[in-house]
Amino acid sequence: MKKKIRKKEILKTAAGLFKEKGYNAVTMRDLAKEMDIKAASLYNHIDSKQQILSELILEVAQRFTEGMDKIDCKENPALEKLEEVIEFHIDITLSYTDVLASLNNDWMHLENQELEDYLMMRQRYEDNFKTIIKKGIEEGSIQHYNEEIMLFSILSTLRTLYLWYPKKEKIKAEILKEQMVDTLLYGLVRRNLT
Amino acid sequence: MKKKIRKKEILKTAAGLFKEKGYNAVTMRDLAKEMDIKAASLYNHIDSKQQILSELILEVAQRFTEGMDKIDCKENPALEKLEEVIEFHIDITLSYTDVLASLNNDWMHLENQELEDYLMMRQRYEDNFKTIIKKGIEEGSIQHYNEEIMLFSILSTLRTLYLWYPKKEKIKAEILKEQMVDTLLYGLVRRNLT
DNA sequence: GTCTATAGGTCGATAGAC
DNA sequence: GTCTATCGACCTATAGAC
Repeated sequence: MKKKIRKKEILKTAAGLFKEKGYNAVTMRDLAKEMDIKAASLYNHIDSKQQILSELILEVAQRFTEGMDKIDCKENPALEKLEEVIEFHIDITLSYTDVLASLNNDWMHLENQELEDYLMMRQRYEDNFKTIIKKGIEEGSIQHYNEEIMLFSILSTLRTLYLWYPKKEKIKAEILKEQMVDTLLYGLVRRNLT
Repeated sequence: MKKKIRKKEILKTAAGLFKEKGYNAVTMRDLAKEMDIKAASLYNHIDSKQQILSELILEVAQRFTEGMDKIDCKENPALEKLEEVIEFHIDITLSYTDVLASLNNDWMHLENQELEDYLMMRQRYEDNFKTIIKKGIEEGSIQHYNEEIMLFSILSTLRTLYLWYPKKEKIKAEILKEQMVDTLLYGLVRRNLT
């Protein structure tokens, strides 16, 4: 089972490089050098460069799908679900920072079944997210704006968090979650309650 | 001057391909095929593949810098400036949709002076944006949250608009601007004003 | 499980004919 | 201004020794 450990190391190292330069700009020689072996030796642990990419992406995509389903099947008010989803998305981002770069930027280099699977999971995540927002509008807790615009403005922030957060480690995860939820749901502008 | 027209066509076509597959995955042969000529013929109009990238990116980066400076030097309340910046950012995105993909994802493939110039302009844009938010906090119009979090949550949405808007052409530009400003600044949640 | 050597292909770019 | 032909570099992946 030692082989699996080595494989995990390769996947992790690859994720870091993919984040830095993008999938196509990272060569097997780059990856091998980072692991302190020769490129040919990598193939004892993995089948191809593409396999690395698809294993990285599909694992995280599955986590997203599962987490969203779990939140969505509970019978809470939409606003509560929305907060939960945002916090969940932040949690995953903090655990899989590097992989999220590939998930966002390199998914188009997947092929065949893997590409289909990814696209399906991504669509499902978005659809669930949108349904929650729609429900919130019905329940009267969410503004009557175009729901696509609201979905996009939340999701785009969550999806690029992987780029920004590693550079701001002074901000603690708990503060990030709290203030991100507030900022995304309630906006920047101070409200006059008097 | 016909040569310049052809060059513009090449740049435009390249931007579209770079958006689709990323800089490194697009070959000069791909680009030539899209232009209905042979790859060697491209070199009558451009010096290198990298030159295409840097001309695309630096032009738009300059537009961003200029526009931001223009808004920032006026003496308006911070909240007004913030609205103007958001609308300006949306305007550029609609004019240079394809190039924004490279600006966001392929800038790391720039080299030397071009890379430095890009990074400097990007930093300057962010700094100006942050200063406006800080001013808003001082003026009492913006929440006392961490300004980095607020900056990021606005900027991340604006920066990925290029990916989303082309798929949603049913949404008119005017509505987009209006609702995007509201969503980013005032949030999704309906406020109780009674 | 890592190595050297290399196959077989594609890349960016150039030379020179038309 | 476009073409054909091609160079030298680099790519992913394999074969086979140790």
